[in-house]
Amino acid sequence: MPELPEVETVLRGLAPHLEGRVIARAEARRPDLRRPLPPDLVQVLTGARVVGLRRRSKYLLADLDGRGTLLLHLGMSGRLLIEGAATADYHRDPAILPRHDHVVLTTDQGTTVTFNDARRFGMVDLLREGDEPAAFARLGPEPLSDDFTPEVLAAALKGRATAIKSALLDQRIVAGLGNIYVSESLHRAGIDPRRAAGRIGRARIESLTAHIRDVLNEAIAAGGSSLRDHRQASGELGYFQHSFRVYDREGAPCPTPGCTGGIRRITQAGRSSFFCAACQH
DNA sequence: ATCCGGACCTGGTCGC
DNA sequence: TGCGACCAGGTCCGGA
Repeated sequence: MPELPEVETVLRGLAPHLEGRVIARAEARRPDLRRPLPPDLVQVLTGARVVGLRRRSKYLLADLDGRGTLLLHLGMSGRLLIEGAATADYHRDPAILPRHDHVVLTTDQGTTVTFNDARRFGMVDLLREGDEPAAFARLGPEPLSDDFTPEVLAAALKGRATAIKSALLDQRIVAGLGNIYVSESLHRAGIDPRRAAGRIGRARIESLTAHIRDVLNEAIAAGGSSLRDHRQASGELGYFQHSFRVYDREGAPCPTPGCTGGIRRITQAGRSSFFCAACQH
């Protein structure tokens, strides 16, 4: 998925096209993704004005004037494609198959926003005015907010026997991290992904908290990471993948200055972890 | 409560 | 060229 930086990048690309605009036309091309689409999706969206876009964790929310909120999650392969007057000559990536265009919105300015998701792990839902999804109640703090402090992280990890890698993927502990940025953060903090979450000293928790924030901010500044098929909403490529220190770099030398180790890949809880056994412990 | 494995999907790559 | 195995940025559920 698109992890937090990619969702934030999509949000920023989308905002100029959607905020303040009226959805003139809405189309749902299939009845479900991972879950059924709301049966009244098209009816509610048609004619609705988007008053603002927000992000919570990896969710995108579009607040509709008097009609609740459109909730989007990109899952693993979801994308939002923008086409309009300003990108009339935009050439579609041939890897993006039109058969996976599931929801298509057209604004009163003629811009088309398409939710495309090959694997259909994404979701599209509607929230009533003032409501929020049940899942939000279980989310941990936003890692870029003031709520995310070493004290909060230490309390969330306390007593947990699970590996720190798995703990950081748990959205109840901190919201928005995924497989890439967990590996990157742990490498920067010098923490072995296999270490028990509850057995990390206070100084290292502080370091980890800071590195999580830093790596996310750097990734957002770079427009996110483009792996295989993910694109920014604008169709441009984010370029943070060039700054990966360990993710998807099995066999490469460790980039830590002075470290002679190499990057290894292991599987934890069914997901790949990348790390350097020489400088992460 | 916590943890792990599997399920949900399609598509790309790699080895034979 | 074809085919099977395995991999992929996430989340949810059931069972141990």
